[in-house]
Amino acid sequence: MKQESLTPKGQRRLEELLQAAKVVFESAGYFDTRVSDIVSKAGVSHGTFYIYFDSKDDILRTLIERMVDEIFRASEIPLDPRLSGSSEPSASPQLSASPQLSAYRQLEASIRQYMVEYRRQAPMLRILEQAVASSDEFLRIRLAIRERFLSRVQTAIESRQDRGLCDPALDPLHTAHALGGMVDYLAHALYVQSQPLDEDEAVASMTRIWAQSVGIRCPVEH
Amino acid sequence: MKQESLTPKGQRRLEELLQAAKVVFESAGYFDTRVSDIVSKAGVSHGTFYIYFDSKDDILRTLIERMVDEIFRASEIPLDPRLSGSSEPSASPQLSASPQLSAYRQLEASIRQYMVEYRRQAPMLRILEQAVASSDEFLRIRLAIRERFLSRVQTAIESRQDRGLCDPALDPLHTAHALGGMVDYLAHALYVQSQPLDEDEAVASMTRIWAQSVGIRCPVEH
Amino acid sequence: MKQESLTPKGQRRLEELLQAAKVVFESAGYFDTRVSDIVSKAGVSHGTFYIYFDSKDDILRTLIERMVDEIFRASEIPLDPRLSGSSEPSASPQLSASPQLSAYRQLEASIRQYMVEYRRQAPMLRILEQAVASSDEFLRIRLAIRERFLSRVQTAIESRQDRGLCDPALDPLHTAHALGGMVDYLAHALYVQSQPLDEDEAVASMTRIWAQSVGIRCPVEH
Amino acid sequence: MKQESLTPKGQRRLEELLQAAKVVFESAGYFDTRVSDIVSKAGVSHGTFYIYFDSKDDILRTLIERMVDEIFRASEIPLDPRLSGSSEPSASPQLSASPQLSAYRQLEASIRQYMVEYRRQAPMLRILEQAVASSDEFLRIRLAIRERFLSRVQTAIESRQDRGLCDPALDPLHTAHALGGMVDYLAHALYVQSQPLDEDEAVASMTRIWAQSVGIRCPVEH
DNA sequence: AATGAATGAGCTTTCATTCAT
DNA sequence: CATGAATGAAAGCTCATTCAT
Repeated sequence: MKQESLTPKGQRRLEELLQAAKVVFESAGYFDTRVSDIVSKAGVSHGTFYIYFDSKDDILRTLIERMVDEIFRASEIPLDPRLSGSSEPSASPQLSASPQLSAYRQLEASIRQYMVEYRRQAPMLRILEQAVASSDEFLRIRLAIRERFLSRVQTAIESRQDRGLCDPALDPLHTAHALGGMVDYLAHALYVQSQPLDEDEAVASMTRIWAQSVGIRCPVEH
Repeated sequence: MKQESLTPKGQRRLEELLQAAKVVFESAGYFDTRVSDIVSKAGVSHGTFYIYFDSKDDILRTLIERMVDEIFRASEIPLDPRLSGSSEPSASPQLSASPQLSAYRQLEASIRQYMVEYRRQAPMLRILEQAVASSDEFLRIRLAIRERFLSRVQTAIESRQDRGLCDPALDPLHTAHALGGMVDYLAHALYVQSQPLDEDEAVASMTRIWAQSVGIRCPVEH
Repeated sequence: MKQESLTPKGQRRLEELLQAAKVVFESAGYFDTRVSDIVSKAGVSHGTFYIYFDSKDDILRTLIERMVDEIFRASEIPLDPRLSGSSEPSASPQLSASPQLSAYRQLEASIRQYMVEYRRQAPMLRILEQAVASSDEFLRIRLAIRERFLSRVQTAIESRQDRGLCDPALDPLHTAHALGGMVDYLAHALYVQSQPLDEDEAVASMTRIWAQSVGIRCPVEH
Repeated sequence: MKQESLTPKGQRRLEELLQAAKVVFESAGYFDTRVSDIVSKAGVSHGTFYIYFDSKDDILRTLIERMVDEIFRASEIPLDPRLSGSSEPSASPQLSASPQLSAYRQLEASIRQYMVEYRRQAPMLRILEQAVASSDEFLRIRLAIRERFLSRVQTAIESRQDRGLCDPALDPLHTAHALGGMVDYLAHALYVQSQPLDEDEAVASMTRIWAQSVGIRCPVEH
């Protein structure tokens, strides 16, 4: 984005351009999106585009930054307290009776949340991936997104090790990359590559794998 | 490739072009590789290029097909269990005495093999990924590579279930994608994205996760 | 300039714009000066610029007209013969006793004055020259400046011929262009092209050449 | 120019483009010349232009280099031996009778030669001047042309001083710039600015001025 | 008197592919 | 088999100027 100080009219134009760009990028893909597609969609002239953005990559960067904000804002919303057994020490009698189960459900909810958010942002994530292939700038953005997710996973594993809940021989860094990568890979397979898999089954399988790896007891199947 | 019937001289030319293209693609990347770079590297004219290949994508497709052949030829070499353990360099009496341990080592060897092969082919896999971003044709190639790997994983899981060695409640399809994806993701992180991870640690972590998920007993740490 | 009748506030704005334009033109050159540079320097909007000036060339024309006024105002200040000699700092009895020497010193003073004024205006003269290359309007301005100088030289030569002080065979028009051009060329070389020459030496050499051509006796060197 | 090795066909194309560019530049001027004007004049496509040249400036540079070669090749052709009294010591009785006259005629011939060559190259010199205004690269070319001429003048003056033929108090550097500049200025005035002056008169006036400055005796007027 | 968003014509340059030789 | 000159569509970007507010 070129300018910070914009009149309300300018603000509107900027949003119109971003909206038009999002639609065009998502339907045409990164490489086949032309500035002229964006401006004709937004109903403005070429020159207008360059008042607000420096280039095609610049408007995409702005869109992606907004997406990243959304992703992380979403991940900061606390999960349903009844499933979150760590910070809220046993609110109800049922839950305190099986803390292990609670941890499992919480893990499942986290994985599902990642999948749901990925699904929601899939169109732009697909564009980001295309852009990565042609510009290091976007590669850095993608790595930053993953890093933020993976370091959280790593911290969680270390915390379990500290509390004696899982094998201290586990390498937190590589395990985090393995488990986090697994989730990222499947989300990508489902929502970007549209592979014929089922979200619920995928979440269930991944939760089971993840739980066993970090010593969370699986609930008994009936 | 345009022609199958080539004179020996033609064969040589074709190989020269493929070799030149490989070098140029790997150093410049898919998008910044120009036909003129390839032909000048090969020391031939533009026209000659089009005698042997239909297009820039055609020569890349040929290179990738060769790489795919190599990958699968490598994976078809049966693993010698006695050689596949890295930390246990020789066949020991215990090995045959504990088939569970042997399964663990064999799993580890398979994962390592995947990593090693990925590492070997990383430069072209990076190009393939870039090409995927701009052409569905290459997307199909990449999916086919993964599919072949994942279906093997799925079959292995089903086989263990049949033999009663692992939980029959496990969904083989999604578990295969999760575990296979995990390996693919980490291989990509290490060798294409050059992330600061350690191959041995990565293999160890993934093997442990994978083993626990499919009911292979882990060797006891001393 | 668009308007003659301006409020005091308008007068100030106009001067601010002219000042900003001068700074921008002189530092960026004619071709790389953008209207947006001028207005942002002056702290006004694009629209305001066009209240005061018709175009980018219009504001430059105004600046150059002011410069031309300055140049000719400076050249109209009569030279005080007693002050015009650089190496002879004071009025001496001989001076009045030898009118030939006086003529030489006066000529020298005139040439020096031209050089000094050129030096003072060099930044804008450089811009004028750039503008000449792209617009006949500015060519006419430059020719007019030279013409005014050269016709004065021509008149001086004719006057000397009338008084029998120099060769009547001399063609006043072409001699004026030759001598005047010589001065103009050297001033340009020194102050626009920044060639490594010395102002005093240049003035001395030109004065000698000019004097000999129009029959002014050179002072004897000791 | 991009390539050195060209087929005869390529050579022809290159010449066609240069010829077309010369015509277009000379009629439209530097700033209003578009690559598309050049290619349509040459009857080739845009792409063809960029096979032979990198840019508009590149083809102009080539044209100017050729002009510079021509100018200096022309100045190396010895003047008519009958007028050249220095290297050919008095070939004919008439000339040996008045060596001073011979020097005057030789000087006149040199000045005329400069004027004639300038006249011949005036259209391109005009373009060069326009290009100078917008690019330092061309400024350097123009300064180099002048430098080559002026240093020759300086050497000639020093030679006369050594032979005791002119005032040793004369500063050769500044005198050379003054006299050479005078010639350059008038040539420019006549042939680039098309001022209403007469070549013969100009040459006569400049020769007289120059001769007097460096101690060459003027022939008596009849 | 001032604003600043909007215009839009127009230019340069790239490069995969073709085809006459 | 080989050459390499030629193509030409297509896209990004600039900036002086206008005009509704």
